[in-house]
Amino acid sequence: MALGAEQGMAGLPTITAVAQVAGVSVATASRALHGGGASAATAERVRLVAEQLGYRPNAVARALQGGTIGQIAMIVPDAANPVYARMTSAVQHELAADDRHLLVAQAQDPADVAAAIGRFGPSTIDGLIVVPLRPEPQVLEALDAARVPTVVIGSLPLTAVHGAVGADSRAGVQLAIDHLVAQGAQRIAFVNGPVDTTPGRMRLEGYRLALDAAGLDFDPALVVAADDFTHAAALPAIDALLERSARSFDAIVAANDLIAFAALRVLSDAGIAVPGDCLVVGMDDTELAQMAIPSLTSVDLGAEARGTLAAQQLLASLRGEADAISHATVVPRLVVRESSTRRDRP
Amino acid sequence: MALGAEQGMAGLPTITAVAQVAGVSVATASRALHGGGASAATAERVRLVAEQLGYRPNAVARALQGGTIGQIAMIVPDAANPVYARMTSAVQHELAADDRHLLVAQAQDPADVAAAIGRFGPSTIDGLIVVPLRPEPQVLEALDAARVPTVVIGSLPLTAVHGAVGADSRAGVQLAIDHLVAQGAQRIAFVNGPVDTTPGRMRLEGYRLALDAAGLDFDPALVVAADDFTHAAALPAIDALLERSARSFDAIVAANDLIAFAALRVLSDAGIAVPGDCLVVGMDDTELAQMAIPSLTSVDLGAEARGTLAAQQLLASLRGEADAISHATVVPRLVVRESSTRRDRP
DNA sequence: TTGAAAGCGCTAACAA
DNA sequence: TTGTTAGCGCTTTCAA
Repeated sequence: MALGAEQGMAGLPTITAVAQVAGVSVATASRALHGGGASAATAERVRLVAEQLGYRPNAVARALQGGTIGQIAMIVPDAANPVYARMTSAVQHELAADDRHLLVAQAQDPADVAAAIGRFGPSTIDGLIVVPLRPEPQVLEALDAARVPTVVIGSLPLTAVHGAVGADSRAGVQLAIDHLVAQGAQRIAFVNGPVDTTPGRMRLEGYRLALDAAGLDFDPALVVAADDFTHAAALPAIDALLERSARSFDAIVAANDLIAFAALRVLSDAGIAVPGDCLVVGMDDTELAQMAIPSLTSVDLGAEARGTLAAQQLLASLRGEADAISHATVVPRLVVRESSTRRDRP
Repeated sequence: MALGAEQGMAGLPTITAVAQVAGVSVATASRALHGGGASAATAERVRLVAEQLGYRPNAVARALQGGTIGQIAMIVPDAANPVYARMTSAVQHELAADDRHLLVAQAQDPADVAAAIGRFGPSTIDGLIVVPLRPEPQVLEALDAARVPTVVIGSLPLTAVHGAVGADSRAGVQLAIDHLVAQGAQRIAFVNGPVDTTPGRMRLEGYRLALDAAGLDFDPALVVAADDFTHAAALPAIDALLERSARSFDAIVAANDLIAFAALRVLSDAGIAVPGDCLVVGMDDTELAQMAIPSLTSVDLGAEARGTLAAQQLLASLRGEADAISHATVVPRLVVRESSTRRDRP
């Protein structure tokens, strides 16, 4: 004894310290602390000592020799965006319940996403959740090169061997349009985000499908795409819509809530009342939606649910559950509020 | 040679593989890859081999033997809250530029915050950023027990040896009130969050100081506190304010934008026009503020700046810069929008 | 059931 | 300038 491995001196107590105090070998201590074969008495004693010393296993050492480090990384386009913030929050909660940590990285452009994936060195993460805006080959390659179980949030070419949790944007837009039609809308405009993104593409598809289903004509003059899924980028797009369509629409579907807010603003400035003269529906059902005046009808695409599901799927796969990795889809839900319900005009 | 450490077989190439291929010892390879003493020729050759093999240093192994792992943890009350989301995003950007990763954890209650701090085992992080809502002794103790450089975002008893970056809530509220007074407001109500939080306490102080400075009386009937800094919690509080004050106020300062939105809603429902009958100012200058209708005047308390500063301070201290750890304060900035400017009534 | 020893990938003495 | 050796904390053979 007294080999210099006294606890508390330089740093936290190690398993060596625990073993010493308990009077067993390091190997036995290790076994006692995990499931492994150790006599009940020994196990009990070691555990007691460990607790008294405040022993915390060193995740780094454990990871080094092949184990897991208890960390999951998540790559989102923009952590400040309310949708991704909620997703991130949900993932973190789920991981915390499993005593794991969450690494958050941000990347938008395919090249950056690929780089971000590659930036996680060997052993540093047990799993990966990626939210790609644009699922280009670059990203898919990087995903394949990742050495850890991966779940993608967002649609993915079906060839991929990774897990995936998607929103059903198409169905979401259809929900919105069916609702607007039921409210009596005839000419429904659509303000999209960039069409080269997965959400942009899917939502446009949903728009066309829903119009078809409702027996309405597709009029290109009623469709615009903002350069980005943001409020700022949407403002000029909606200005353009007003002009191009000669204000002939009676409802607007926005590809997300931020764009819907831009619509509310432009309409308000143009003296078009919502919902009196024009109905508006957003998507994502951000917390903003219920706070707006008029409160915003929005399609909940399940940001939180997607985060939770992705985390659960990843955790299950880490636990070795065979059928853990799958392709799940969250069913959208329409939340009706003031902006789309024609009642009394204020 | 051919000792079984061939590259690419089981896992990524290690420094051993690089050394072998380059025909040098592992130590030399290590030295060549870092600054250390190695002949220019050797260094060059090793670096080339490393690149060809796609060698990535194993951060975990490096951390194990006492180095740094390149990870910073951040603990926020709620990652979904737009303010903390922005802060987190800013921190992440700053860290990424220094090639470090960000771990995000969420905890509100002091006990949970303390636990969250303790959950980071030895060697797993190089530094820590904490955003405590309530700086109770429990949290301070946990902070002191942390073995890594720490920066606190939010005010802290000055005894602490950690870095700190604070908002000047007091000055922020004063900015708001001075502005309202300049707009002609006489009876300014204040809708606060919980007073046992640091922001809650400071903002209330600022309110009283500013009233004093403006020569206005403090009327308890004009002050309410929501149970939480959220929209939902603020609604009943503002209802109570209307009742209690007999609607005798002509302006409202809200402790944050979410509460301000609640005010807009309650006022709207009560038929009180903003800014016509009542001016409203929020705090935090969330992205929501510019999106609202009427757009919301708000005091920018520098969420992003605080995140950036905290990260910079932490990084500097990790670099060993002596005077890195300090107590900084971000100066608030009033952003005037429609909700507080009496012009034409719509 | 337990202990001794090897080794994960890396850096840092210490020698040569 | 380079190589040899030890060791970070842990798990895991392999013997006893």
